Amino acid sequence: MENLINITNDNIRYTSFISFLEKGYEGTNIRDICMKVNIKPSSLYFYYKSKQELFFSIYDDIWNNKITSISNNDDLDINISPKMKLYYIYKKKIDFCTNNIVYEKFLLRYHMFPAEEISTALRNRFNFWTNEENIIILNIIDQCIDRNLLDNIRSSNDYLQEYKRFESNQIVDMVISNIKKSPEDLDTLWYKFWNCNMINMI
Amino acid sequence: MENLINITNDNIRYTSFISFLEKGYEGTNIRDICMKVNIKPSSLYFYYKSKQELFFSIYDDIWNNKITSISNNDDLDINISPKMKLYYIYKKKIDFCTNNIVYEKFLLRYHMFPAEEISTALRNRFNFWTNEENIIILNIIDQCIDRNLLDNIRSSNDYLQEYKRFESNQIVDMVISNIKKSPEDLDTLWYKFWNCNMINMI
DNA sequence: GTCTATAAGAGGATAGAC
DNA sequence: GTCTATCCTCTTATAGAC
Repeated sequence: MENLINITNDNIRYTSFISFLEKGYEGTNIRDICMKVNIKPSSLYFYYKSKQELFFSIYDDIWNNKITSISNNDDLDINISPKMKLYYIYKKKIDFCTNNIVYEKFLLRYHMFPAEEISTALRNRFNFWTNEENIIILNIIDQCIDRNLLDNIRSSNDYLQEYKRFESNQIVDMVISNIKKSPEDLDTLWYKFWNCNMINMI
Repeated sequence: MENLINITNDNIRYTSFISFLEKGYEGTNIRDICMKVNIKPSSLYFYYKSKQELFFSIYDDIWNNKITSISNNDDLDINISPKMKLYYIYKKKIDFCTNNIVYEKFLLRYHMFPAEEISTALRNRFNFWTNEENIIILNIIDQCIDRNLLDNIRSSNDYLQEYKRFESNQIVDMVISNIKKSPEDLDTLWYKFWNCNMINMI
């Protein structure tokens, strides 16, 4: 009995995710979702009290997965170079992106073009989650500066922005072109990024 | 008399553009536009026979402006280095982007997340316009290869993709962060791009 | 938990008067 | 060209039976 409930709910969530991803918030409608899940609209409202609640339930889930996959990071505990720590973070994030490109596309869509009805709530949640990430990265950058791996002429926040831009570019690139990058590509990109944008070797 | 007509039409177009930009296609509704323009919905249908026609009229206009601003390029006629030609193209495109960031945001929105109802027509138009651009750039890249400014180990199409990625990254960056780049920033970025990604100096 | 039935309203679009 | 009036469809959401 309880199993059946979950199957229905899982179907709702999966179908809704696809629709929110491809059609956007306004383009998604409850009727279509219910038809695909093979239930009546009134049944969906047993699980979620509104379209908004359904949406944010999915949105928060994705962020949760993403953050977990990054912070579940044993590499950061052992005593390796902070430069390598940053590299591992980068690899983990792009790995997540590679394996979950649709989730990144989902997040990017609602970050760049939030539907009016949910824009305030979206902004709040987005700021909360990205702040969580920034704290981790800033900490590592500070370590790099302390050990002279990065020049202290630039501020740690400056380096953070540089790193975020680098990462964001690649994620957007993957979302737009839908091409997965090989580990070798990632290494090359990282090498160029570090030498050209972080330590200004060129 | 004819002047009044244009004022109404201009108001419709401007108001619609803002709405399509910020609320998307599905999120935009004729009633709201008409209320802002201070006309009745039936009046709008005197100028445009449907929501789609209104949208594409605006969409094509933006591409037209963009292409015109690039191809209106006297620099390409005189006999300068093809490397400099590419640089000028890049500067013109980013200049256009800087001065018309909302237009780039509009194009990016409908490129990345086309509304279902208009997706086929959008794809066709997008392919047409980008193809126009690609022809110009490929021609210059070929000149670079001919003069050994670029290594012929990589194909011209390979270089084209590299250039497009570089350009796209910056445009997306500006759209997301809403920060305009100074001419000095652009030069630095170009310098790094050319040396790191085109001629592989690092 | 899932259904039928339906409320309540928003949306695109048209007919026809002025 | 702009209006009034209206059609018809689609949408979220609820009441209440089973």
